[in-house]
Amino acid sequence: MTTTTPGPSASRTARDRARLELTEEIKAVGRRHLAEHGASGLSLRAVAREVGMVSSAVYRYFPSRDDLLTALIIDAYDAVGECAEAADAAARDRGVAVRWLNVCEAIRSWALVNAHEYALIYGSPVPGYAAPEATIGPASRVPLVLLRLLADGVTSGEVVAGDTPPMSRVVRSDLALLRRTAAPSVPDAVLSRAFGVWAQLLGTINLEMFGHLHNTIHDYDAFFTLQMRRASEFLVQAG
Amino acid sequence: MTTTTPGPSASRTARDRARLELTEEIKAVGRRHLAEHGASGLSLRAVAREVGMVSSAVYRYFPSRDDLLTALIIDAYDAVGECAEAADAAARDRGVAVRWLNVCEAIRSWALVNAHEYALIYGSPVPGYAAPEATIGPASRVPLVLLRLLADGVTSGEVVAGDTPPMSRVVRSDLALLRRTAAPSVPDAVLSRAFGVWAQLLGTINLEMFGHLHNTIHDYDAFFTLQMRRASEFLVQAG
DNA sequence: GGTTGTCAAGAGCAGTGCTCTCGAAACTTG
DNA sequence: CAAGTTTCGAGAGCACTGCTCTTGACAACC
Repeated sequence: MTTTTPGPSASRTARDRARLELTEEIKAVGRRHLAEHGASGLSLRAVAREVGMVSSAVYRYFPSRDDLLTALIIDAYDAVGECAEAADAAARDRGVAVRWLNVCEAIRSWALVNAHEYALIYGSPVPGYAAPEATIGPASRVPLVLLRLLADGVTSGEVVAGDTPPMSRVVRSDLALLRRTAAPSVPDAVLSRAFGVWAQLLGTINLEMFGHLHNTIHDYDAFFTLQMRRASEFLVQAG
Repeated sequence: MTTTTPGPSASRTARDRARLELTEEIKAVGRRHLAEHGASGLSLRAVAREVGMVSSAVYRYFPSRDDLLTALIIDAYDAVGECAEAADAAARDRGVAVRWLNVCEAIRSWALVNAHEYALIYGSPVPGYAAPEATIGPASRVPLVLLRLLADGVTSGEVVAGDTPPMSRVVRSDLALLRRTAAPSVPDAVLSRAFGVWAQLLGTINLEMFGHLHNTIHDYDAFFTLQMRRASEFLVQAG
């Protein structure tokens, strides 16, 4: 078999294939450990044990524990991003407010199922950890859904600009850059509201998931929907 | 000296005093280590080394590392709570919106200075950690500031109820309990908005502190003020 | 004075991230 | 095909962690 490989075309040698497979297996086991014991409970030695090799061998694939964690963080961003994109697409023919509400519910559902991965990307970062460049792409997927949605709403006339609050020159240029990059013709007032709604989404999920609503709110589902419905109405129409 | 102690009235013996002092010293060193290396970098052994005793001796004062962490968490809640109360008191003669804006700015400032402690209480909880009963009191101080402020605004007529959004029976009873406990005569519509504003405050600080605005927002101060100003206007007047 | 309770210290266990070396296997090149 | 090179897994080892148990000394009480 290996003697008749089609040459250096597809992932080259058997060794390269084995390397890719093992990298994936390590990541898979790591993801399971992460889901079960949390980020700080992710032990390279334990993962190695389960994969069936000695700990030092894992370092051939991930140069440090943090690098394994980074790979899992990227996967998590991609998972929640794909989730948000799917939720938006599923309601593409509805109004902007409904689409955003759908995205909110999808993100929360994902967070509830993958609690530790959510905490990993939207909770406090691990202590000495600085997010490498490779994460910013996947991390942008969810915000991009929101921006695309707003751009649609502006062209369709669904989103009302309303009064533009006074803002500093620097903030105005930040918003201008954002508009140029990802949200053509979305006015500053709407972009500013979008940040508020985005912060409120993450804040509400955090309140629930990190226990700050304990003994206060009991019907989490209804509470979240209530909050996000108000927020998405606020998003499309200035108060 | 110790022979003429006034008897078993004030903290009894010299040993008890030494115990209290050492407990405080351990906590102080722990707080410094926490601020410097983060929660997961809080090493009981390192703290012991710096206090000048062997690690096992520390266990006489805190039965486990998590117990030391709990003590620090309570202190952090108290610190930010006191900070919020002071900010509210400093603007007591201003309007409700200004008072809340003041509280928001104060909490953010505290978070920027005490980043790791903020992450400890408002970021993702440490993995296996379940907040013990003793934390719920101090944790309530900031929300109580918001609720008291709203109660003031309702009696003074500053806060407009607006339309009450439809909500489930359970959520209504949650809000009723909250009203009975800490915010007399604040209507459901206002309480519901308060959760939104509270979530938005924490969400905005989290976005900034956990790096999600990197390369997007550059003037963090102005951005935060912009967002919170809108939020506090929204709080007092229904959209 | 003798008893009792408290305390710091030390040794030790099981676990961690990470580094280094070594031999064997797989691949590349002459 | 054979020699040389790269890659890989295994093992030992270092410095560290949280935590437990035992030992000996000191202070507090009867």
